[in-house]
Amino acid sequence: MTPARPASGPSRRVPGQPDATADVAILAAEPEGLSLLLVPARTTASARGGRWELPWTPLRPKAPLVAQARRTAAEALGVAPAWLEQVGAFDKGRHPSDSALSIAFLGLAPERREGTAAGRQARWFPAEALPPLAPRQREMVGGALALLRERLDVTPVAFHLLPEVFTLSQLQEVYELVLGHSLHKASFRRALQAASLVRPLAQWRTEGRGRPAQLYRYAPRKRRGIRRGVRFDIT
Amino acid sequence: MTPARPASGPSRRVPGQPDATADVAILAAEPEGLSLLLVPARTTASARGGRWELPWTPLRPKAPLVAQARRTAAEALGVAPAWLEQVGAFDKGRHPSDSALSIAFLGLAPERREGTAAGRQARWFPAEALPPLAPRQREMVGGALALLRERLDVTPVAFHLLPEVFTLSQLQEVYELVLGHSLHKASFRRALQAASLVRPLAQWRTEGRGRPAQLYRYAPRKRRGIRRGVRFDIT
DNA sequence: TGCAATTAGTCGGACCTCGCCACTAATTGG
DNA sequence: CCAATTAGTGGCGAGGTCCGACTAATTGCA
Repeated sequence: MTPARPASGPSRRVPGQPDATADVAILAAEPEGLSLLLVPARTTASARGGRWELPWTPLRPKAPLVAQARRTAAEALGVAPAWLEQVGAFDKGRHPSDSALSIAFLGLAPERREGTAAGRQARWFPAEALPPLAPRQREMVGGALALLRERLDVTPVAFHLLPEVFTLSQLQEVYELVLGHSLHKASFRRALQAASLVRPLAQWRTEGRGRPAQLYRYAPRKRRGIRRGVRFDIT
Repeated sequence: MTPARPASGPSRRVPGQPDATADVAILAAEPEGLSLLLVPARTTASARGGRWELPWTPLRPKAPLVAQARRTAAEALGVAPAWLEQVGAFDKGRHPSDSALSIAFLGLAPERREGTAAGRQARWFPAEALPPLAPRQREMVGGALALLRERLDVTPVAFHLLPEVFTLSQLQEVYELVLGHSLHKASFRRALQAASLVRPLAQWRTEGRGRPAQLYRYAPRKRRGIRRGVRFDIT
């Protein structure tokens, strides 16, 4: 599948170490939709100029996998991601490094940050209008988005896509963005109330016109011992 | 973390190829509980005799990852697994191969098979009483079990833990086994009915004493366009 | 032969949840 | 002072869930 690879370049191999990479799909929520952080392609040979790729680094077996992924994400984002979770191993399709194996991670940015660190001109792209990517990285983006949707109701990922303090409308917006369809306000708040996941603050914020919204903070209160029945949501 | 490794043995490295393994946790459902398929340890040096391990093979980058996992599973099980899904990449803890990285897979056996193929004396162990395993493999087993639970209501994994033809009591038993708690019979059947996932056959089977049970087959009928609200089941 | 035990399968009521409409509340901009 | 806009709540009806109680069909045994 992968052609003969050059002996040098950013993906040079050290014998005895895995021929693999750690790739991070860093997502952020914005009013217009989810956006993904990409960095300029470090291509040596083919297809130069104007190409983008997921932040990635060759795998070094001495360092723990998550630690390396966290570093890779922080390097592109400028700060540590608010959430980091493994998506899985991908081996199909071409990777910018021509490596045989890539471990994908999902990273969440608490807020959009225009300025990114360390000479890297990272840029945000809307998740629905991404520039051309290496096939394997496109697969990884899809996997990261699927994982985000899957984790939405079982982990506090939505809260890590928001600043520490937020309004319930903002929270609902994030849920609608990730799920891909709109929700009913009253139902959303009733369910949120029942889960007792947020703590209201004694602060209000006025966002342009309209009634000011109360601010909340993520604060899971009690253990939920509910025993739900089975669900058959099989595709 | 990994000490200096010997230059020979089952995990000999070929330069330019990933120093990684594919491991498969093959599960089967039995009346007493879930059971896991293990093979005798192929240890060269330390800790010989009576040790067991998950079936694994060193990663060969030419072959697709799933294909290799499927072969690894089939070799230990004697037949191809009824379901195979990637769990993820693991790098913490020691692996029998001393490799730096392992990709774990979840495999499902349709029925318990005592006879396994090709000179390998594989054995089934109850998932709650496993023999000592390498730390990384123990992690992988935990990950596979968690994935199974997670996928239960979103993929037809339960049906792949049963023979083609089964009774509803058997199906409920599988659900209870995987979920870890009992379910109400009427509710279970009502939900199953609503999902229209099974087709009743014109056959009945009498299992010892008691009324004979009707036999069913997995046959997902219609597309489900239901639009569920949000759920906050955050841990 | 008949009765207890056992397993399969269903019925119906109490209760809860969800989707939705309609309403109130508080602010901005004319 | 009023329209527009956004925040937030109440309540109702449909449907789903939990659960006990019931019927159905078979085996084992007295």
